[in-house]
Amino acid sequence: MRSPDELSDLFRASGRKVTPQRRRIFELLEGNSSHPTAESIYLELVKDMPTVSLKTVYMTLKELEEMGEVQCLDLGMGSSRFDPNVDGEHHHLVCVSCGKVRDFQLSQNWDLKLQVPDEMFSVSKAEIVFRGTCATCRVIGSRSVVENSDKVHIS
Amino acid sequence: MRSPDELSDLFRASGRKVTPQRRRIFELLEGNSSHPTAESIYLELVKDMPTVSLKTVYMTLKELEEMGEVQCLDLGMGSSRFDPNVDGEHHHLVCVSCGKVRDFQLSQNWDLKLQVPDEMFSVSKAEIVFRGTCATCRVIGSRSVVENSDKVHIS
DNA sequence: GATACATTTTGCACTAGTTGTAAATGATTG
DNA sequence: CAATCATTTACAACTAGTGCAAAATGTATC
Repeated sequence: MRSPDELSDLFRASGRKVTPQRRRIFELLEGNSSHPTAESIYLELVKDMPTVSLKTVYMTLKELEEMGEVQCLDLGMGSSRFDPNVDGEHHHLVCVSCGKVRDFQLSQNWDLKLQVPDEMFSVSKAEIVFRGTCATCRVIGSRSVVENSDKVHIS
Repeated sequence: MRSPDELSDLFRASGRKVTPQRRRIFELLEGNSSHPTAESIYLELVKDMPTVSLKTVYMTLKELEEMGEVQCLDLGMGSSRFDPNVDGEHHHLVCVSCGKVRDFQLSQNWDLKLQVPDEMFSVSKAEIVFRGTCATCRVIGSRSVVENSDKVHIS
């Protein structure tokens, strides 16, 4: 994702307005590798702007997604996660214990798209989701049940 | 997924009861490669059992999932898809035009799990989602806009 | 800096998908 | 065939996200 300044210019250049809400959302996303939900961005946002609405967050994220500045991830955890890392192709590690999501780059240079015969299906995007347990949760799990802020209900 | 008969035995063996509703759901899933939603299974089910509830479908699917007899897929299309194919590791082709989902086997023998260093993250499952356009939709798309029963809203 | 106007924000109602509750039903076992 | 306890059902509730319209506010232009 571009910097808040660059995004502001881009927005204005395309006839969009740069409101304080949007500006702040840009800032909250910049360099954010926590794969936040719309809700979690909203919770940060209300700290500064008590009257902001969740709808605004959703709208801004959708625009950023349409502009290719963020990626919307559906990892089957109830709500969409947003990833400002869109420059390099990467994959995701999803911890089934704490729910944390982490970017992951393949070390081997596999071109996944080439796996699918083009006559059969024209691939525009191929992404791997690795599910498992992160290092932190493995340690915690081996000791005792500990409350984790990001804890997710695994049914 | 096992056959309805085998599933019935398994259910009984684990103290569960085999109701006509469950039995019919087993049958509807057997060999079903359409990756149905709970809703679409329900719609088939009501044809035979007019008073069946959607809740029953969800509950039975959840049990089958817990028993490892079906896989629940969250592909970011609003609702979960269920896949009775759990015997071989396979991946999914998701058509962004018509919403159809199709199983796909890698021809190359890549072990995705080995890509992630175990100290970093302990992978229990790795799945690739290929998004793009299926052969049918490509042809349709090159002609004109045609109504497709599985059409999905792409925003 | 003031003006005009389209864009945005907000609050609220609403949808879709899914789950919780509790009473009624019914499969299984002895 | 009766007792037991899982299951089903209807319905309400919940979560994530969207549609709507009035009010507010950036931005280009003067």
